[in-house]
Amino acid sequence: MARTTGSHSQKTGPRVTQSAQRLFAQYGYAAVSMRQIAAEVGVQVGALYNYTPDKQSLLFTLMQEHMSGLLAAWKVNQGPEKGTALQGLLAFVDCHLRYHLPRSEAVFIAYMELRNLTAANFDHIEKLRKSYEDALEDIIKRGMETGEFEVVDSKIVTLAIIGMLKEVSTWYRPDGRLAETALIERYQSMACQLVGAGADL
Amino acid sequence: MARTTGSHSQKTGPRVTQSAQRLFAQYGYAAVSMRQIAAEVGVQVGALYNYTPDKQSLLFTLMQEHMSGLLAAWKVNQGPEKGTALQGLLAFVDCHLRYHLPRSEAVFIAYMELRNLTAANFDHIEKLRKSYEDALEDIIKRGMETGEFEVVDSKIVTLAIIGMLKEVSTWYRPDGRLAETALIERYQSMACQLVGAGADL
DNA sequence: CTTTTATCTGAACGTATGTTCATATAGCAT
DNA sequence: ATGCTATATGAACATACGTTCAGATAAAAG
Repeated sequence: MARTTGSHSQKTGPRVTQSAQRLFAQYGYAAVSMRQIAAEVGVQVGALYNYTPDKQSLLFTLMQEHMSGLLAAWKVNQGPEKGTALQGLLAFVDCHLRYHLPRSEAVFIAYMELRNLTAANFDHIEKLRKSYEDALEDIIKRGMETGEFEVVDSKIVTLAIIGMLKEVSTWYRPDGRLAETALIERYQSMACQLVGAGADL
Repeated sequence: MARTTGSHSQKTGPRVTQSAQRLFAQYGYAAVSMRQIAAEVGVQVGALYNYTPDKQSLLFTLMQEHMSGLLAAWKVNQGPEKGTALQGLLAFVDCHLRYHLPRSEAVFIAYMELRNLTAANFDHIEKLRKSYEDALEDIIKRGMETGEFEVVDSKIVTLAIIGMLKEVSTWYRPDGRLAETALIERYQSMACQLVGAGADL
């Protein structure tokens, strides 16, 4: 038998991506076999190679699309005019959490599977990550110049905020104690504290 | 041939552990084979099983010893009397960074390889991690009671501080821009800001 | 209905995996 | 010197891996 009823590329393609994402997030890239992915899609192993040249590309595509989407979300959020540094900081925290919280699997993969990328693929992803963190540091430097923020070391504060935000993805559940909006407000408030901006919300 | 000149259990045992730690940290548990470990030790693969019942135990032992050491370091640091909540917070940050910074490999493994533990081993490690984070939350709650700290949600602030501290291990290098002591002071300062304790150092 | 094309199967490829074990030997105790 | 034991080898086990491909078949195109 071949091509079971109702199976098309348009259906199978996304299923391959989704299954790979779910399994990579749960067990880790190296621990997941192409046969496991095929089984979850409901197809034989060979069929996967109609949708990806190899296993590595499956991982790279997931990470690449996650990071591109993050940067795109930030650019849209930013718009043409930037406003004050404080507004920028609040927007960054808001944007970061709104993008990350509904994407726990992709987030997990993006932070855990970097070392399973080939050298070339790693470089690509690393550039995207760097430019994202630079966006935050730029905001903080701007706030230092305008006097809005009271910060000794922009690099350290940037990393501290990034770390604080990344941690959220390790425990957040949509049905948890805090609603998304309330959670965002608390992290905006803590970010302000870290840059010495008194502004309560 | 067997037992090459000068090779003893006392030498090989630690080498197995160290090689496993290095390789797990660099490539990930699932991506490292017993033969790779053996090659790094300078021994055939069968010999490893004189020192570990299986691969899983190698991982579990590394993680278990790392976490136990961390908790032990904190208990020693604490001593009999606790002092103020602010002192406790400063001590926690200091202790955390002093323990983590020289152990980048073990830290990496402890945070990345949780899902490669068997269910029973995972539960054990998870309890240790939980009790460590609880130690910080206890300090914060105490500071809220004494009025030293101004905090809305002790859980969130605890996680934010933990996240901020964990992030350090992802970029710190002993020969970096900041000396360990200077770095610790900055993170102590930021922790104070997050709990609303004005106290500059 | 017939042809074409996209899609899937099933089997195979060579290689790698974790673990076991009979065998050999180096160094210690006597 | 001799025997004992801890420690290592080297080969083997069954199983799993990523990838390829000839052949089969369902749906689309004519």
